[in-house]
Formats: sequence, C-alpha cells, structure tokens
Amino acid sequence: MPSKLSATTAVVEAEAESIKYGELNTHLGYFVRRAQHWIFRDANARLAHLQIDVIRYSILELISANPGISQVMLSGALGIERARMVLLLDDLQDLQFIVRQRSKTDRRSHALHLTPAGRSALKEANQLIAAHEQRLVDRIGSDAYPIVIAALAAFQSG
Amino acid sequence: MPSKLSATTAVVEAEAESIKYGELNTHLGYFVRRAQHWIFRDANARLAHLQIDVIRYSILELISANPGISQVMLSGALGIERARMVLLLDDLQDLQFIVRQRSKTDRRSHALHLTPAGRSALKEANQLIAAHEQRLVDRIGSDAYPIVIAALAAFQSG
DNA sequence: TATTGTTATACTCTATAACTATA
DNA sequence: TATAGTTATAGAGTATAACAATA
Repeated sequence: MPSKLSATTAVVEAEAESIKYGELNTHLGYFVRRAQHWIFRDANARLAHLQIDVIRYSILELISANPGISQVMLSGALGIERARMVLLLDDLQDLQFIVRQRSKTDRRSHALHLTPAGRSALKEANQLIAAHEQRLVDRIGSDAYPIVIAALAAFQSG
Repeated sequence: MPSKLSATTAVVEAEAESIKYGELNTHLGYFVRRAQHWIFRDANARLAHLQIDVIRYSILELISANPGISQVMLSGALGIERARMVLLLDDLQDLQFIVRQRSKTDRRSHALHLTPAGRSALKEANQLIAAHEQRLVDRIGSDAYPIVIAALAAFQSG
C-alpha cells in the first residue's frame, strides 16, 4: 500500500468518500450488484488465459456434472436464453472443449459432452476458481460466508 | 396454486430438478448472479409505472442525497461509465425529474438537482422499494438479512 | 496538459420472433 | 401441434476513443 497518493488521486478519493448513499445503504439489491461486479471481474481475469469467462465455465461445469444434457435443459438451469446458448456452445465447440451429439432417443435434441481438452480445461478452471473463492471467504469472513450462500440460495427458484 | 400441472410442465420440472449443479453449489458468484437477477426483476416491475428502473432510481436517490453532485462523481459512485451516464441523465431530464445546472465554480461540470416532479417520483419509488425490500427480508430471513448486507458491503471498495 | 461532458463505435447480453427438422 | 436447435433482429449495457469547452 502506497504511503503517499498523487494529488489528483487523493482529491478523487476524498470526494468519493464524501458521497452520501442515502437509502441505497439499506437496499440489498445495491450491495448484490456491487458484489457481482467485483466477483465477476476477479473470476474472469483468472479464467482469461483459458479463453473462457464465468458463464462459459458454468456451462462446462454443468455438462461435466450432467453428461448428455440437452441445450434447453442447460439453458433453463443457468437462466440463459436458448438462442444465446447456441452461440456460447459454438464458442466452446470452436475451442474443442465440447461436442454436440445427436440424441438417439430424440433426434431434435443434442446430447452435450466434454472432450478430453474440455475436461482438462475444466480441471484447471476449477483450481483457479477455488483460489478465487478463497479470496472471497477471506474478504467477507469465514463465519459470514456460509450464511450468505444459504441466504442467497433462497433465490434459486421463482 | 394449481393442484395439477399439465403433463408437459410436470416433465420439464422433473427434469429441472434432476440437474446436478456440481461445483456451482459452492460458488458465491453463482448465487449472487441468481439473486441479482431475481431482485432486479422484482424491483424493476414495481418501478415500471414511474417509467424508471433500479439504475435510474439509484441515480435519483444519489442526487437527492447529494444535491449539486457532478456527473463524474455520480458515475464513480455508482460504477457506471460517464459516457453511459450522459444518456441515463438524458432520460431523467426528458421525464423532467432532474435539471443540469452549469457549476458556478467550474464551468466544465454540471450541478445536478431534482425537480419537484423528481422529488415526488423518488418519494413514491422509495415506498415501492421499501415494500420490495420487505419481500427480500421475508425470503432470506430477518436474522440472515443484516449479515448478508454487512458481508456484501466488503465489496464496496477495490 | 488534464478534466467534464459529449458523441460515436464496437462488442456483449437480453428478449423476441420466425424458420427447420423432428416429435 | 408442439419442441429443439438455429438464425436474425432490436434494445440495453459495457468499454473505448476522440472531441469541444474549460481548468
């Protein structure tokens, strides 16, 4: 940490500190938005060299946990429109991390699977994300962390 | 609540329930994303008839709490690019909720103020948001709620 | 030279609608 | 008729760069 800031930076920080947040200080949505911004920026930076971001990582993880899952089920599970999922899966297919197989029981749908390269990338991603997660624990406290996860899980449905 | 679901819906729900979330169940970022989606959808629906959303509401609240604030300070406080802030303020000005005044001390910057209509809209918005917030408390529990707010406040800086 | 507000551009994400092939 | 995947389009959000007025 620098013991001395430039005059410009000091002024900006002093001004930022003097801002009053009013009712926003009592609104969960405001804090959730700031937290998401911070978390995604940190996680995306860690995943960048694998050429994926947290959204594409989540897709890899879900295919890994549910081999042969269809595109609509994947879309529903992650809250992503199926039209957008097509493009995201195109990216992962271009990286040769996944394959789309015609379902044998319903020829309209694709059965999604990881390739060996996809499994390897996911393994590394999970290590990077574990380090990221530890940083979050350190930041909010190991006592509060499980409470926050349990509380936010209330928004899983509906 | 319907006592009976259509066959199609029942199948979809059964499939959705059988999905495994793997490592995602241990990642704060995943829960934060789902929570933000839920919270913003609920809050935006409540604010819709005032012709604003949560972002524009936050701007009104910050101008109210900091009369005469400049556009860059507002941008910095809310984490919105100043180029985007211009268009958001245009919207609020078109609604006649705010005015841009030339600063007397620095003619480059605008001093932002609420109009009477803006104060009135903000007052109603704060009531709508208070009801929304109570719904959040009910959903995550009044014991966990302050812990979650305090924990997520750790992402305010940096 | 640097900053404020502004305009412009490109990219991403979201939301819809429509098309095809299958069921 | 309905569904899975796809394509296309429009609107919103994000990120940059550049410009005029002002400091």
